Amino acid sequence: MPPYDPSAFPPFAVTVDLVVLTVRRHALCTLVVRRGEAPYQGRWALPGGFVRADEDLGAAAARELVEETGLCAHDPAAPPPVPSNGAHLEQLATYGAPDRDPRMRVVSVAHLALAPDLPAPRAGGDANSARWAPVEELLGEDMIAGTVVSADGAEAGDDPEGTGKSGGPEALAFDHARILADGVERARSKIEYSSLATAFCPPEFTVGELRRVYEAVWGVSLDPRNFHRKVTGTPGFLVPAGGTTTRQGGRPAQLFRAGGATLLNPPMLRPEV
Amino acid sequence: MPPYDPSAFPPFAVTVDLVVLTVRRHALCTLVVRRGEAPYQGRWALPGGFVRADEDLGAAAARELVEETGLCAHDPAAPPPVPSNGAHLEQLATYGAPDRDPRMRVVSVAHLALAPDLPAPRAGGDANSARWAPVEELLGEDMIAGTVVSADGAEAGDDPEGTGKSGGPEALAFDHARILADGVERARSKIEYSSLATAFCPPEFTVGELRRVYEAVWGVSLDPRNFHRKVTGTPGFLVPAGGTTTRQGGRPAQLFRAGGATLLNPPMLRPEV
DNA sequence: GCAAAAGTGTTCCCTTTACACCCATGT
DNA sequence: ACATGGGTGTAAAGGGAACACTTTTGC
Repeated sequence: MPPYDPSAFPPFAVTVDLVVLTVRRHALCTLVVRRGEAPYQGRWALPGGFVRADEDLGAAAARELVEETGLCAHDPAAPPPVPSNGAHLEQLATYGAPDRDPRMRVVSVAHLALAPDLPAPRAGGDANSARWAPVEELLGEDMIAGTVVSADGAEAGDDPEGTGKSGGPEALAFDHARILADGVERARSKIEYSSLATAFCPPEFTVGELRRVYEAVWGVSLDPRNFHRKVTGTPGFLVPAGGTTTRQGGRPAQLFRAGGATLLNPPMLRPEV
Repeated sequence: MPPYDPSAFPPFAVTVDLVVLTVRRHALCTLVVRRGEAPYQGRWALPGGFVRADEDLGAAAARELVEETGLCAHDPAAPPPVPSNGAHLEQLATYGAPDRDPRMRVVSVAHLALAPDLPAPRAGGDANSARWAPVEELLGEDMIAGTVVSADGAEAGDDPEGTGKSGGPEALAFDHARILADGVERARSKIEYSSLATAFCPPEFTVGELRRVYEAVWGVSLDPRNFHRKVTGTPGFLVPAGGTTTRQGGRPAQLFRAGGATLLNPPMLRPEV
């Protein structure tokens, strides 16, 4: 890179933050890590890190995703966000209020990742410094503005399952509650008109499992019969995989794979209330 | 801002770029400015500039918008993007490929602005260094990748109206063709389910004028009868303004103002093809 | 009168919705 | 046998597409 007068523009730190969503036990959950350093020490935060000097933004997000979860996402530069063996990853929005980090001027390019249910988070080897937290627990109305509900950095306790509520609600660090809210809203609206909900499922899944994804993300219940007709009736949305079955209770269900169609038209209608 | 070790992270320049869209003469147009400096000198580019040291991203975009067009937009931090006396402004996406600017590492937070038809662009006093260009002219398939169609920086000639095609197609500087394409796509999809199309209209407008906005942005023609029923039948979408009329051809039409409803449900359906 | 744009009414068709009903497994 | 979830059939209600028709201006 040729030399350039650095006094011509103010220098910024650029980071990527990740909203990693998954569905665990019928609840929409997000990955949060415990902060070990100065500002907001001990508080939960979204995973993220600095963009390297010669790294693209999407590449930085994909690298952070691997570091935090081991998930391998497609390069988001490729236009159709088809899930591979890993997760869906897309850019969400950029947050750059001058006072969002007290240490320095940081602009954070937030990304949204959607992943199937994973065994347990591993954050740089430190097991209990990362967990899947139900978003409902993190976004309880008054927490979005950044207000601290439990004023101190109260411990959430040890939770081997990774989804427990032992710690009670606690505001996320920085403006991460706002970022999380924006990511959840993006996911909620995008599954209406796209095949994105399949990114929450394993490679092969049943119609019922896909329906439970919609129900968890939207927080509603859907008619199983009409849902089945809708998703199987849209050409290219689902393709039968081997035709075999699996079980989760009653009659064995047909297994499907996500089809080539990425757009769902007409869209899935989200019920009111 | 407290001191911090600047060697802990690579420094970036952060800019805002603007996709300013309007509808002129039944065509969707965008504001482009002539580059006077080193890389891509003489080529057209999207307006933009550096974010200042203590400036929010949205504030920087609003400032650039005023500098380039005189338009006064609402602070995009306010959640509902209601158009005021000025334009609609929202964040679009962030572009940060390591080689997108040969001089240095630049991350650009692109914003999308929607404005009613304006008399003529004024770019920092230099009149013929800015123009409204039809997007169709700038996004002719092969131009999105950044390829130069007319290899040199051919002059577009003097064009007092600001919309002329005298220069013929020429690729935009940097990755601005990609940014413009993303902004156009955002506008095209967002007018489906929101009242955003009214941002292209003056404060008071007729149903026919609003329909011609949809037709220009989508590049289709819509049934005037069904369109009228659709927009007037959605409660809160349009409110009668004074009830007076205006003319553009036949029978006088009722004047409307944008109503409080920002979401259009069920959405306006975009015809195929 | 004629052209042009603004509105209104009506019919057809497709989708959603709600729900009755049957199918295939585990206990 | 019974509970549980998977899947099909069907009729009523709602909304969009297409188009006939009336209204009100300018020329």
